[in-house]
Amino acid sequence: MLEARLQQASILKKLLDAIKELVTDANFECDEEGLKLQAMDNSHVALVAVELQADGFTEYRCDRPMPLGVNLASLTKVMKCARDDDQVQLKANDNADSLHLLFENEATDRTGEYDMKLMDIDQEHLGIPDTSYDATIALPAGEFANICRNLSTLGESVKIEAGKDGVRFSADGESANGSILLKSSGRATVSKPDAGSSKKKENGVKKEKKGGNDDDDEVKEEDEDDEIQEVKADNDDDEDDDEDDEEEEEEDGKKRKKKQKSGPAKKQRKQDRDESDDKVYITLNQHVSLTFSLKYLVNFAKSSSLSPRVTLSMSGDVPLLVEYKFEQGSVRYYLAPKIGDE
Amino acid sequence: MLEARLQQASILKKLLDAIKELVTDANFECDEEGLKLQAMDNSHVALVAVELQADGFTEYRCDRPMPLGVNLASLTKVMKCARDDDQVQLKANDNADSLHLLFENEATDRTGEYDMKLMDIDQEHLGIPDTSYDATIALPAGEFANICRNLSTLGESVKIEAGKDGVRFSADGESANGSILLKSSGRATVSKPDAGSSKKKENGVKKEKKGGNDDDDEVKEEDEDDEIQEVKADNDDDEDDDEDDEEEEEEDGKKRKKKQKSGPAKKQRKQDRDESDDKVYITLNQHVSLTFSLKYLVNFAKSSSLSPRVTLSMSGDVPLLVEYKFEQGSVRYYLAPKIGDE
DNA sequence: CGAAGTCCTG
DNA sequence: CAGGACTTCG
Repeated sequence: MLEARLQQASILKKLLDAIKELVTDANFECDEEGLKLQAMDNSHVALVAVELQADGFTEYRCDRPMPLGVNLASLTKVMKCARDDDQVQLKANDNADSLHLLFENEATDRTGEYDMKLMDIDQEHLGIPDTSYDATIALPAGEFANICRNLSTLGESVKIEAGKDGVRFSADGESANGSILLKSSGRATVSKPDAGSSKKKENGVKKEKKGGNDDDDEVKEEDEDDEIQEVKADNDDDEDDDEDDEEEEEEDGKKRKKKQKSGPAKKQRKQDRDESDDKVYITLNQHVSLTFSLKYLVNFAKSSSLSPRVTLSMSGDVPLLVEYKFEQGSVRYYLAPKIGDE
Repeated sequence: MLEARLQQASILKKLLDAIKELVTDANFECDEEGLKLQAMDNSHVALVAVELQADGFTEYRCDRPMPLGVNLASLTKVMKCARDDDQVQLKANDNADSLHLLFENEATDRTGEYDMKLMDIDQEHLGIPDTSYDATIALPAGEFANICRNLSTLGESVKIEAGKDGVRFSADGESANGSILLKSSGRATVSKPDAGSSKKKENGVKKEKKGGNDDDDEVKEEDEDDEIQEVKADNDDDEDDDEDDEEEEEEDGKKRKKKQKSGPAKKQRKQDRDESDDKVYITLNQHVSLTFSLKYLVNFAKSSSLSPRVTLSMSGDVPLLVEYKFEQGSVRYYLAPKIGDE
């Protein structure tokens, strides 16, 4: 049996908005750790991985692991019936064929109850390989969304080049070419090109050491790399005003929460440049240049409503990881690079 | 070679929004005075004339006159990649086949670079005849836009009648007729019907005196007519709160600039009625009544984002001039009246 | 056809 | 101020 209470319906609503276009049906895998959803997108090109941690719920109880096969369109419909600040209780009996949703609002005396049909979904749970990335770019989610949308008006794909000074997104189109450069904001970790290989090895070792829980920490891992920490210390002039850097997202989730409460999605994007950390941090072991389909990136960027910051992680010929972390969990997207020039 | 830097991308964005529906391709004629664009609309009914004065740019350099053949849709796409407060640098080498645009923002460390293909456009530069208008109506741009939009739901054309007391816009439709009267705000120049002819002569003389630079000042000229100035003095009760009158647009560009910075297009239109000069001024030598296609006027009215005020200038059987002036230049539209009743 | 932004209304 | 509807764009 699953019984979980979420403080704010908006989280779930935003989550669904973010992924419903990519995935139509998926299993929410419930266990004592929380809810996880993992699915290939409809055209089997991108992978979506959602996590809602048990401790992100105000109440959480899951006696034994169970999959909830959900049609995301249906769930979206139901969630649209909730107000953003409603509390949501999710309830499913073992082997139940339906999910029960209860929407409550302390302020008003209104409650809503919904039962949504569940479905059996055969879904191989894909193992996501642990990857140590050569480049990790943390930037404002709105900025990333903006760049993807802009460039998608010019062309189909974007080349993302992460260098020590910044990251460049460029697209070629019939009528115009465009290139956007984000300069890294001082904290960038710079490895000399020739130092890259040894650095990479270090990461490899580290990974073995860390073992099985890497799945959670691919990005974090790089940030916590000792040598990188050293470099950070050298550049800690901006340490104080970093509120949304990816480490703090883990250490200090409450700050994040406040921020999300105060700003609805649309505003958040606009305010990103003013109120949130609008800096760009690049953690680089090696210069990386890869090309991706903008159509997917634009889609991923819908998750901007969930978090003011996004992290892009790249390594040569490995899928790009686009990650949005928020208080209750995270959404991660994986997208394989385009090969050759197209 | 052209090299020009504009303080705010928004000017260019708004300009394109204003005219891109009317004109698909056009030459930006660059010379040391600035950029000029002149084109018939796609159906060769209306004429659009844009001027961006060299001194409206923070930097401007144009060694020798050159036309930049631009597809406005392409340029619009590129400009959409700029933020409103980005600085824009335009750069084109002599005989270059592309225009280079650089978007920079002091606040952020983001820059965008775009190369847009140019095209060869055979374009006869049309001489716009100097006209002294019988009636000139200055009114809030939003008001004009609203009237045109409203009436266009009723019928195809609007009859604009300028009289001493005000201006009447009326449209006949199948289901309903409509007529909107804007009363002139006291400052109107009233010539008695029989005095009209002598007044007209005065204008004629004046025009000869002013000579070749009339092209810029058709409207202003009428406003600065001595007799009109007198009338103004008689009615100067509103002189103090006129912030957006067309003369001040020339004399006090900085005020205007501030206003444009603080208010994005949408707000501006809403605030027009509240914060800006919402008065209607009519300069009249002779009663004029002409009929125009609403479709075009609605299109012209898109320029409202560029200026809170618009000026309509009419004379019998001569094209209507709809003019929006702003700090960096102006957009003018010419539209021939409909003949007969339809 | 779906999504995003804008406008308008309660 | 927020929610819903419309319009326009992709």
